[in-house]
Amino acid sequence: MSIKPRVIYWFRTDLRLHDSPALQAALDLKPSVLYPIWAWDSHYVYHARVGVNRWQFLLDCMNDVSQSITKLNEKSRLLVLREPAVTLLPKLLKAWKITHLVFEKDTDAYGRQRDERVIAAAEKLGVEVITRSGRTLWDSDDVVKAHDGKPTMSITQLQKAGAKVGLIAPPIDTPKSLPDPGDTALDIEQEQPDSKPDVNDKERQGEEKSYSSGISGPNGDFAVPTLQELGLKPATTPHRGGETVILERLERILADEDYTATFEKPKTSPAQFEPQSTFLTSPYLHFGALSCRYFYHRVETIVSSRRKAKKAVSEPPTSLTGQLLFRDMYFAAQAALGWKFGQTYNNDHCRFIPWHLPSKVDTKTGLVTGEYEIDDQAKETEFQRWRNGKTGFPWIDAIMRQLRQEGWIHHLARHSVACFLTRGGCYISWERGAEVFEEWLIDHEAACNIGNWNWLSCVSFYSQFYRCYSPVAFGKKWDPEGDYIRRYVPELKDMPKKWIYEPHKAPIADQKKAGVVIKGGGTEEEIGGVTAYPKPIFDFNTQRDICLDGMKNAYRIGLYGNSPKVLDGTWKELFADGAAGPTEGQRGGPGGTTGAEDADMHQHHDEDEVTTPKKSVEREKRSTKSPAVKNHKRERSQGTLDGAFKKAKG
DNA sequence: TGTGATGTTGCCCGT
DNA sequence: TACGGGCAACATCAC
Repeated sequence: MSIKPRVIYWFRTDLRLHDSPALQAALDLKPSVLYPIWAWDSHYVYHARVGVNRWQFLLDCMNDVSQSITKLNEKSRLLVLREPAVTLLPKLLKAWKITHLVFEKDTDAYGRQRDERVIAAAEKLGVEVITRSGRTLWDSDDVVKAHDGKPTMSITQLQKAGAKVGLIAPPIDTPKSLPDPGDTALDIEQEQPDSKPDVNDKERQGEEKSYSSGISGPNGDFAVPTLQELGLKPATTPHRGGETVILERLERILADEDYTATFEKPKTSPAQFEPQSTFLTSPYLHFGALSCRYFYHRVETIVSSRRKAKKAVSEPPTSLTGQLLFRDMYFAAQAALGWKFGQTYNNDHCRFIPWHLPSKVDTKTGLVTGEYEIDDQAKETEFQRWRNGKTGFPWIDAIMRQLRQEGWIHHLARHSVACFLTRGGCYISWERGAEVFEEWLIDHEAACNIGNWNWLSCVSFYSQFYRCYSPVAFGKKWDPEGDYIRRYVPELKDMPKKWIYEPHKAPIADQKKAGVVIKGGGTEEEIGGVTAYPKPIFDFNTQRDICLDGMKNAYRIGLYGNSPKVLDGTWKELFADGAAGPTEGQRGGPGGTTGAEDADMHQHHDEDEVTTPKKSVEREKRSTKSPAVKNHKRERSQGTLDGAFKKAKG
């Protein structure tokens, strides 16, 4: 005699009904009842950096999937239970007499830990747990296994490992019907999670009430929460989530066969807006409203039929499918490295560069604490001005403001601002930048975000640090008129094209005509009754030289996050040659610069002051070898590394 | 312990 | 206007 299965389907980052291997596994059980639930996770509410725009996108996806469930069974909908899964599920499994718990596998470091605890608790209660990989093209753990347990560090590696794992699973149809949910009456005690520290507190305008009205929410109906319930400010993004939205948009993308089959990412513009140059599928992929395998196969079908017809097609890595391969590469890298993927300290795949504003480390756990050292107050100011879109470089500021406002920026725009914050400008830790993106991006995916910051800062995946994005030239290439800047930096909307990328060079008369004064550090909106836009935080060309010297030196020294000298803090001895970074004086702790309270070491300088380049020993030697170099610098405005080294060989 | 090609997307100049 | 060379230089991989 077998008991009819009573199943909980636990939704997580798979907010869709189509092509869901885990949901299919649940339905294959032929359950007598199926409870579609969401366990409200306090980690996401309080401890992960989640801005209001991503909250709204998540709630959109939840509402949409709930409505889709109801369309298949009018008695059913998404049941949102206000308690974290780890404490909630053991009680729930008992209360609802559950036989099977089914969910999609999560290879994020946090997700894995949470799921291990849930699985252990469920199995102790005799509940069968079924998980399926569904977030990536291939199961990331399988990819790692096929790659000898190592993280995949290039697309070729991913493709080779993927081929060993097997074919990318074909898509699964949306179910035609869903079982009834069982009785939702609940008589269990709610355990309220610890809300401290609440890193998202600054996003709130009211009281955070995620857990205060009980497990079933303020109306006792397990409804999807509102931003209000979370005490959050209204969202500012125009982008809305949901499986329905993206499936419709996907058809529009695929209907344009030329676009789909010849897509090349580097040829899409970071400066285009309304509409953007790409179709913005990333946040839907993140929340699982769109299946990456479904997307992949639909594109592949079009591409292969065109290939047969001998029509032009693009290929990975720049093609649409190539973009999905990169996503899998980062997921498999994270699956192999776990928590340390997200930090420099103790990370054997992350180069150690003595960045400014390094993360504080808890040497007991080996993990970063979420705080950072302010090794130099001027660098903290630069960081805040970068974050707030007030660097005085309009291209950078426009991108950062679009990010904050809309929660999405083009991939190349991410490159530009990431390079600028780290190796090609401020020389500030990539971990600071990754945190800002984590908070503001609606498509924030830990694996991809960390991977891309690693890439751009040249600590991992990529090493051609001499390829440096100019905050002036790169934007101009895409948008010579400066329309993108005018849109997101309205202070400069009337600035002539000639000065739009470098308004501090505009004559006072032109500034006056444009109704803006280029002055100050971005703290004042108006100066003398005129709209103000800040002066640049530094002279870019000078700063780029400092960065290049620093990178060259750090590469030469060749430390990684797990090098003994990084772990014990003695790394600083190796950086006595004046390379950029917080390496001077006697400071230097594990992974960073503990002991920064030594006030004498803080060289506070005026915001408008231009820093003098510190040449490394190596660099000096090369310069003296060819004195002609000094008189052969290019125009400061457009300079690249070429200028400084031109003819150095001959 | 070589050599040359390749690597998702630099910039500038010359043709 | 699109493309290739030069710039100085990184890691990895096939040979």
